[in-house]
Formats: sequence, structure tokens, C-alpha cells
Amino acid sequence: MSAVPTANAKNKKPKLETVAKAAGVSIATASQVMRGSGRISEKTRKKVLKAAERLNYVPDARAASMRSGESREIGLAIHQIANPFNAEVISGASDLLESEGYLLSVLDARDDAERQRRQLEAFIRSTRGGLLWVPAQNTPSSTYELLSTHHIPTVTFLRRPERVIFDHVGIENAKATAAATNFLADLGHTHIAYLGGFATVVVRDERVQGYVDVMARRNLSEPVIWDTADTKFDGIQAMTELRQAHPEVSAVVCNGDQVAIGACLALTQMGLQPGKDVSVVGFDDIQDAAVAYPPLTTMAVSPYNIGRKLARVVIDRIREPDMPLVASLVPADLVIRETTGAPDQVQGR
Amino acid sequence: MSAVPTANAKNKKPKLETVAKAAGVSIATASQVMRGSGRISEKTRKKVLKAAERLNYVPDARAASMRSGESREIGLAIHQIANPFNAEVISGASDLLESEGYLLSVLDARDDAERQRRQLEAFIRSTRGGLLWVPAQNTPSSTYELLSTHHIPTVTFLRRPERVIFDHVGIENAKATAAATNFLADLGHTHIAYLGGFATVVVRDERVQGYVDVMARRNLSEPVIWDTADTKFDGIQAMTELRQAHPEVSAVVCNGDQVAIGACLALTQMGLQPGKDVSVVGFDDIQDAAVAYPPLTTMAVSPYNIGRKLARVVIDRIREPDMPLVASLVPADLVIRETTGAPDQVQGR
DNA sequence: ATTTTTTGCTTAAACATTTCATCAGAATCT
DNA sequence: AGATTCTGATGAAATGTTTAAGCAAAAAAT
Repeated sequence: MSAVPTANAKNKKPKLETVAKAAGVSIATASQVMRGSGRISEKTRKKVLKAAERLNYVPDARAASMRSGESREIGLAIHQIANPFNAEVISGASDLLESEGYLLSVLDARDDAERQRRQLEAFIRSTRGGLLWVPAQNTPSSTYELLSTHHIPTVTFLRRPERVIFDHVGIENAKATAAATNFLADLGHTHIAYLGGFATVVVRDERVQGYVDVMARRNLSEPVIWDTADTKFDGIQAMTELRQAHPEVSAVVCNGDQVAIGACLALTQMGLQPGKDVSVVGFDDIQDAAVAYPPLTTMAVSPYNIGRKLARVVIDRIREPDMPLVASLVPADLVIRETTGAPDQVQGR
Repeated sequence: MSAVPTANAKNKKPKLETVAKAAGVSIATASQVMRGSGRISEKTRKKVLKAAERLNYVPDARAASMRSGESREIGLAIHQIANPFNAEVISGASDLLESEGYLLSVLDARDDAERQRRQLEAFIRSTRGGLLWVPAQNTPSSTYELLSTHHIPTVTFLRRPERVIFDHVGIENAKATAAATNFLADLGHTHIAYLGGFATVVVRDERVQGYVDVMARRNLSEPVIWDTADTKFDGIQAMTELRQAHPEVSAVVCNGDQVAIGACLALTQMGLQPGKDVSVVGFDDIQDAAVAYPPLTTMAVSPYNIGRKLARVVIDRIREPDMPLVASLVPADLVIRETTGAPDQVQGR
């Protein structure tokens, strides 16, 4: 047992005063050196930096933020941290933010409006610089107002309040599902279903709209819209049921890759071959989509770039609080892999 | 365009002083009412609460924390936010913490020691209440010291510094892989390999140790240890190579479920049947393990409960800073599904 | 040689709380 | 009635910074 360097000693955390005293200058001077502001001679600059180094000084962001009214911390409140799509969004956002000297910390509301409310209240107390936010399902307007009342620079993503009060980054949902549906129709499919999500979700509605529009415009079958949670597990279940209820359906546009992969699994279990007997197209292009078996045709959005855009927008808002609200939509591109193909005439109808 | 209720008006955020003035009491009294401390008559209590309510008052956690030296915010620094296992840990931790009035915010270091260092420095500046930490690979001792120098209540999980300076929660790794190896040996396998992870990682070493011990004690084949990253994708690759290098291997103990699922995919692609031609056992029991095809035999640890335990430990440490360091290991239990079976005599050897 | 400008540093106020010590008045005890 | 305790509230210090304003000395301009 070697002599431990008394980590638990009474040596209090050094503050600016400690550093200043050690360097033989005033607190104000020490502060200016640390922040690189004001006029300071090279000589004292060196002196102070050396002292800070030696004392292992770390500034207290609370005090700094209180006095200056600024914060280098940004929050990201998201409905689902585990989701690989969201994980990439987080990566993109934190990369850009960190390069600009901000710290990103993540709150996982697990799509529970109650929990989200509590978390956001605590978040407001902590008075950080800004918020990137994917609102939970059924977020009441009072929660939106909470944020807007406290003037926190906020940018929403995916979901948004009815009244436009925040900057927003979204996906061209209807355009994407329309493209997917058109692609399937071009392959010769006429009975195409929409699988995944629930009608209460705005994003889902937009996507369904794109699908429904094309079905109508091209005189295809009556739309079949099948609700289910967007997980692999629920996708298996739902596809099985959908197949029983609508055996004539030869192609499925899915609300997400997870549910699409689940659907493919279900088809396989039923002895059907995705891309041959039934075509499936996903949404998101998560990493698993490429290595799924068979590899999934999907609408690719780049979650990493979305994360960066979110960060960009919130930083701009912080710098320019009075600029008009921004709403930017990013496109989704069709990536053709192996779960889509021309309808199998024997099997169809 | 309706009249917007001037959300950007000059109505400054109400502070305690505002509330106090509105209620006709002193700041000190208002503070005591909000915190429920001190002696206050029912009458003034009501008065103050009403004023606070009406003004939409939200206390400033920075100022409170500065003065009181306490913080109700806990950080969780993790090497990988996307990983479903970690996501469950996060859920468990935040559930317990929130029930005790804390807020959990997550930092994603993406297993990059540099990034982790920067994030933790920012974290220290913000002076929160405590830290739950899965150190990134190759975390230098200087980073561990950074935390210990600043006396932040810290509990590590999975990985830990060589010198024991933090509370720790871990898994009984060697015991688990030993159980897995024994199980395979009991089924009749003699050529068993270990697949996944890298030798630089302590957890991996412990797991390999359990495997190697049983191989030696039961006089089975020479250990075959195959390094690879713990992802599904790398698992596919690695299993393919492993199979070519060691066709005699009839069972594989894996370092994680992801890599195990990848291995099963590779076997399927090679025309082999997991659980019949080659047995595979995973580690973690992530949600995908049960719905994988075929369902994966694995060593189950409950990440949710680990999360709760982490939270429990850090709260105890905050309340009792001088208690001796805690190290608690949670067991892993064998869950038998369909990727394991007796060796196929025709195929074997 | 005087006046003006620049340089380098310091003083002190402010940020929004918590908390200790104090204090007047009411209630209780001799 | 006087002394003591209790009750409910307050004033002021403290937390660790930032920053505007001020000030003496040095440098530059007249």
C-alpha cells in the first residue's frame, strides 16, 4: 500500500482569487487573462497562466454564466436515445457544437410527455444556452409555452408545435413517401400498403399523405394504412396481421427502417421472399438497413447532417436572437437495395 | 396573422426578488418558502406561493447551487450512446435519479479519449452533483486524476482505472464466460472459440479469462481467441474468417450480442445452421437477442438494474462523501435459446 | 516642458440565490 | 409584572465570476 497523494485532503478547489494571489495580481486581471479579454502585458499573462496551470485551476461555469448571462452548454431533449437514427443525430450535433466550444448534454424523455415536462423544468432551472428538441408524442401546448416563456433559444426537430414559435429542422416527409410509392408503382405494383406509426403523430401523417396522394393520382388500389409502433418486434407482428387481412398487397411503404426490417423478418417466416414476393421500402437508412438480410431498400436521410444543421441553427439563434424564425427541410433520397422488385405475377392478387 | 402575445417582450425573467416584492415579504422569506425550510406561517406561505405561481417563477439552479454547494444534476458519460445495452442502463439510472429529484444528462464520448477529456473538462466547469462514467477505451490516468482532483462524486461502470479511486459497478465477467463455456462443454463441444473485443479492454480480458480457465480445467482444445469490434457488421466478417482459419471449432462464446448476431448471420450465409452446425452464445441479452433469427442463447445481465444500481451508489456517495469505496458486481445468467445445441457429429472436427 | 493619449492594472458592482445571525413581538412561565 | 422562551420574519454576508469605470504611470504628441 503506497503513500496515496491525499486525494481527499482539505485542499479546496482553487478559484480565481487563488490564482490571482499566486500570480500577484488582482482577480480582475486574472479573469481577463483566462478569457483573453482586456489589455494585459505579455509578462503578467504568462505569470497568471503559469499559476493557473500549477494550481490546476478550472473556472466555475455557474458563476461565469450568472454574471455574463451566457452559457456554453446546449441541451438535446429527445424522445428516444436508443434509436440508432437519433444516435447519429446526436453525433452530428455534438461534433459541430464541440467544434464551436459548446458542450452537448442529452435528456432522454422516452416519449413520455410527463417525464419530458419534468426534465425540461429542471433544464430551465439550470439555465443553459439553448435546446435542441424532438418533442415527445402528445406534448401539450403548455410545455411548448414553458420553453417560449423562458426565452430559451430552441430548435425543434421532426415534431413541432402547431403555432410556429421555434426554429425548426424537418424532413420532406410527403415528398419522400411519394417518391417511394411512385418507385413501387413504376415497378408495376398496384396494391401498396403503408405500414408503421400512429395517426396521432404529425410526421407520420405527412408521410401517409405522400403515399395516399400518389395512390390516388395514379389510380392505384384503395390505400391500406396499418398502424403499429416503429420497432422491429412490432413490425414482425404487424406484417403478419397485414398479410392475413390483405393478401393482395404486394408492396409496403414503411414508416421506419426498424419496422421495415421486422416486416421482412415476418415475410421470411411466412416463407415469402422480400423483394420478390412482397416489396418493402423503409425510411431513415439506419446502419442496420444495409446489413439486414436482405439489404433494405429505403428512403435515406442523413441523420448526422441533420444533427449538424440543428447545431448550426441554434448557434445562429444564440448569436442573433432577433432574426426571423428559420424552418429548414432536408430531403430524403431513395436507396435501392434488395427488398424491392417487380411484383410476382403468380403470387399477386 | 393574429396578434401574437409578444413572446419577445422585455418582461425579464422573474427572480426571487420579484416574487418577494409581489408577496410583500423579504427575499429571505421567499427563499425559505420555496425551499420549505425555516419557520414560516401558513399565511405568508400561501401568499408567496401564490405570487410565485402567478409570476411563473422558476428558481435559478446556478445561483442556488453556487450558494448551497449542492447540485441536483448528475452526468452520465458513456462510450456509446447508440448501443441498446447502454440505452437501458441510461433508462434505469434516470428512473431512479428522477424519483429522487435529480436530473440525468448524458454525454456521448464515442469511445474517443480526446473527446472524453474535453467533455469532462466542460463537465467539471459546470459543477454538477455527480458522475456516472463508462470510461472510453485507452482513458489515460490523467483523465481519471482530473476527476478525482476535483472531488466529483464519481462511479465507474464496466471499465475502471487501475488504482481504485472511485466507486464501481461491474459485471461478474469471468464467472459468466466460464458458465457459458461450461454449458457448451456439457453439450459435448470440445473445440470452442472466443469471438469479439480487443485485448486492450479490461472487461474483455476478464471474460477471456473465464473462458480460458474452463478450457484448461476441462482439458478441451487450445483456446482460440479472435479479436474484432463488437458490432454486427464486424461480427459477420470475423466469423467468416474464423471459420476459415479454424473449421474444427463447433462452438463460439461471444463478447457481446451484436457480434454474436453477426456471427449467426455469417454462418447462415455460409449455409451453416446456428445451434446445429455451430453453437453461438452471446453476452448482454439485448432486446434484439430474443427476436434475432434464430433467437440467441446469451448471458443475460439486466442493464436496467445496473443503471439503477449506478444511480443508487452515486446518491449514497453524495450523501455520505466519506464512506469507504464501494465495488459491487452484478451476475450474468445463462439464457438458453436456439443458437446452441449438441455438436453435429458429421460436421464436427 | 507641458499636455494628451495609451497602456496595464485595479476597484467595485452585479448576477440570483442560500443561510446565519439577529430581532421585534407574542406567548409562556415565574 | 417581570423574566424567559418561542415564533416568524429580516438584513446581510457569502458563493465565484465578469465587466464597466477609474486611475496612475508611461509614452507620445504638442
